[in-house]
Amino acid sequence: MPAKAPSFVRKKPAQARARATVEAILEAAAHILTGQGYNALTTNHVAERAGVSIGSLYQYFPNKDAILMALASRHLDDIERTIDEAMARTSQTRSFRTIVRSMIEANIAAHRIDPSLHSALSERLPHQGADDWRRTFDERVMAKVSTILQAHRRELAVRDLDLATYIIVRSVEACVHDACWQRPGDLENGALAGEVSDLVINYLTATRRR
Amino acid sequence: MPAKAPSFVRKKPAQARARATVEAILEAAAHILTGQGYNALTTNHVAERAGVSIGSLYQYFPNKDAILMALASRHLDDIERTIDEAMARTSQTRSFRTIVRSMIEANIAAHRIDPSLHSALSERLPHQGADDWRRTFDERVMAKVSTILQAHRRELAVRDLDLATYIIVRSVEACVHDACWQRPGDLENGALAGEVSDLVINYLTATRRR
Amino acid sequence: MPAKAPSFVRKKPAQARARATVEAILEAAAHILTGQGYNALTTNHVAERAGVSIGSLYQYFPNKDAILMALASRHLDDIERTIDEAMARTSQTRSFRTIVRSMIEANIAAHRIDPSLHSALSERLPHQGADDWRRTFDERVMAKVSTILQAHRRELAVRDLDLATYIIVRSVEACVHDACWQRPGDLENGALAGEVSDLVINYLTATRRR
Amino acid sequence: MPAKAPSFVRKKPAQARARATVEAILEAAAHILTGQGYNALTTNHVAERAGVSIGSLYQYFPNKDAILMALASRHLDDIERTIDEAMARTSQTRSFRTIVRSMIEANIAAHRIDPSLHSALSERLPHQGADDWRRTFDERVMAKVSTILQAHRRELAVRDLDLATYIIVRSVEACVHDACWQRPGDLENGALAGEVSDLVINYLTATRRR
DNA sequence: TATGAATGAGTGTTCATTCAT
DNA sequence: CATGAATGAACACTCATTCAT
Repeated sequence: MPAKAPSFVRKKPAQARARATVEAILEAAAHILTGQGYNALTTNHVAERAGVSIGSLYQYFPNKDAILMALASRHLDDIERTIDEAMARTSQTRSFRTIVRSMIEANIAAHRIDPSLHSALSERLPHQGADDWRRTFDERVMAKVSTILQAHRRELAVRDLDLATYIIVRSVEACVHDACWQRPGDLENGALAGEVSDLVINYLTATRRR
Repeated sequence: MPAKAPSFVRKKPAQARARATVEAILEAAAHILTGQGYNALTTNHVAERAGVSIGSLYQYFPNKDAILMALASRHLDDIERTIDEAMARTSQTRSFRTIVRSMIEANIAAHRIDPSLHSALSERLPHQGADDWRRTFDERVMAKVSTILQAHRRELAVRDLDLATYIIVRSVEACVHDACWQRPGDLENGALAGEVSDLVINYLTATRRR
Repeated sequence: MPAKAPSFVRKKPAQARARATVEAILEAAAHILTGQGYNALTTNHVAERAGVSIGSLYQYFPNKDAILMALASRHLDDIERTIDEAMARTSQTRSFRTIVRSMIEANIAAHRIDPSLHSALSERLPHQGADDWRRTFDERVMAKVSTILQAHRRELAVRDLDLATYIIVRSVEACVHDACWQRPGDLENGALAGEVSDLVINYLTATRRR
Repeated sequence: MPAKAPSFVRKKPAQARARATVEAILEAAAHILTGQGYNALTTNHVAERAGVSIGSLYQYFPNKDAILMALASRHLDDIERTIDEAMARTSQTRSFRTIVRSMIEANIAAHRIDPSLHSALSERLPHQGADDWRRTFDERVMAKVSTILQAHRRELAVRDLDLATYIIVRSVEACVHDACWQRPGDLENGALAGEVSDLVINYLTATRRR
């Protein structure tokens, strides 16, 4: 550490080192998870790649699962920040169509953070343990979407706003997530975003003939 | 189209007793997979629950994976049969709206066969090995849907039919699959089917304003 | 079985069939042992290759080891017969040198019967079980050699005839056996037989200078 | 020439405790191998007898075979050192007869290190895997012998020196090795060494009559 | 606090052998 | 007698976790 390091960012040295260790462990776990898959994610392997002894790993994480949780938590925070930023940029005065489009772009941007990690986590996390983890996240996303729909209530042709929210969140997420692997071209060139926008807009605004 | 003869069975059960053993093993595997998850699906555990020795298990399945494969194969066959039957009932003379609705009902019926097993298999299978198993199934489903859309081409307002097929298949599947757990009520009372129908119909037929 | 089969070679049909089964099992065992090695020699594998059910195999052999024993017994009988024949051809009137040479040729002929089987058996058999199997065979061979040396006692320059017998039997056997794999050329063209003859003759007849 | 750094060790024991563990494992393996034979040499059995957990065993040896390899490597090093020492003691100025005798004594000394282990290893090692292990050792031994014979070329009556080397190495080894079990008395009192010396000397130096 | 040696329950799998049909 | 389904002890090996140093 250079002598002139600004003293005001320095925490207690022990804390700084601890943070670095935790960081290294999470980084190693992410690398292994995306590169070699869940089966290769052993605690010893993670510790080795993090350049840390297995003992140290257990000083910071009570068990293997906790590493996965921390990784997921961090990743979800990244995603949420990305979504918030993307939506903040267009939420104020624009048309409903523009807002929907920006929601979808936000979702795509979120998937671009680390698609491999996202996939790997998606497969392992939601369905293990009781604290249902994914539900919490989904609820937060739906709350955001719901707020927007509420604000544009008069333009919409749906009866059950809650159910509609559920349907568009699920559909957008499914299309974008899957397209990362099955249709990366359409995702990149905007074709998918356009179609999914139509899907959502038409669903929400087209008059029902029944 | 039924799946080809399963090459992953070590030895074709000739006697009735043997067939019962295979059946018991698959049943036990399904039970453990849905009840306790993949981590509890050990060969010894399966054998024990099937009331069969571990040796017998390996007489009929070359390895643990083969059990999962056989389970999946059987389940997919069930699903495909269910879909075909559901769609056969309404495919001839009806309106496009009716056909779409019946597609969705078929999907829901397919998910009703054994939702837990479906979920468990979905999480484990697609992503292991090159023979990409789920892709094959998806392609078959998309081919069916595509055929139907082609037949009603003139009623549709979409440009890229292929991409549109992809989007509605993914969206319908995601909503129905997820609703099994998150919105069983709406799934049961038809609300979800109605909304998803609107989603698909409006997407495919509403004129684009841009 | 054709109607005109000569009735005098026919044993009780059951016995003939049993013999054929035993034969098939031994043949299969030999084939697997030489082709794929001892680790591939499983009872199920043997039964399958013999075209016989595993149950039948156990009707004729009490356990796996017994198959190996029977195989070895048969092979040793073949070897002994080969040696006896080879030596009978030259034992009467010839010179000692000729007799020694014929002993060595007999040994080589014995190794030619089935060198792979011989090797495989050599590695597994001698050292398992108390009935020391190889010792018995060696003693028989040494007795034969001893008889010959006795008959030519006057031509020999050795003191301890018993020890000398031991030394030449071990040396000849070791050179011929090993040469099957390490020096097949010299074995085939007679070079090895010539040198080993010299080894034995010079040892037995050269005057000791000490 | 000592064997190269053993690549078959998973992890170089850094602490004293670790070195003791490796030692205990090898000692246990040797004990079981010589006492109960290869079939009893299971990894769990070795670990138990070494007073070490099975996990520890696998921390230092990647697989069962590696234990055997390490054992063999150590034993061969011992043997080679013994031979070199024994021959160094008499190689300079003595007569050919003395040198031959000392070669044989060296071989006997080598077999005295741990005859049981030597036997057990001899039976399992040569014939597994392509790196033909025993061949390498034999070649080194033959090279040593060949050098000596070359130095005394003028005293010898053999044509093909290479073949002669082969024959005496095989014969001496066979007699000494086998005598460990069949003739321990003659081995101990020097009778065998004397006879084998005569065998070799007479073969190499007696004039051929043909 | 960091290290890494040590642990051992548990995993997938094999194979000699038995026995009901 | 023949069959082959069934058995289960045993095997090589893994990996999350602990704890003496």
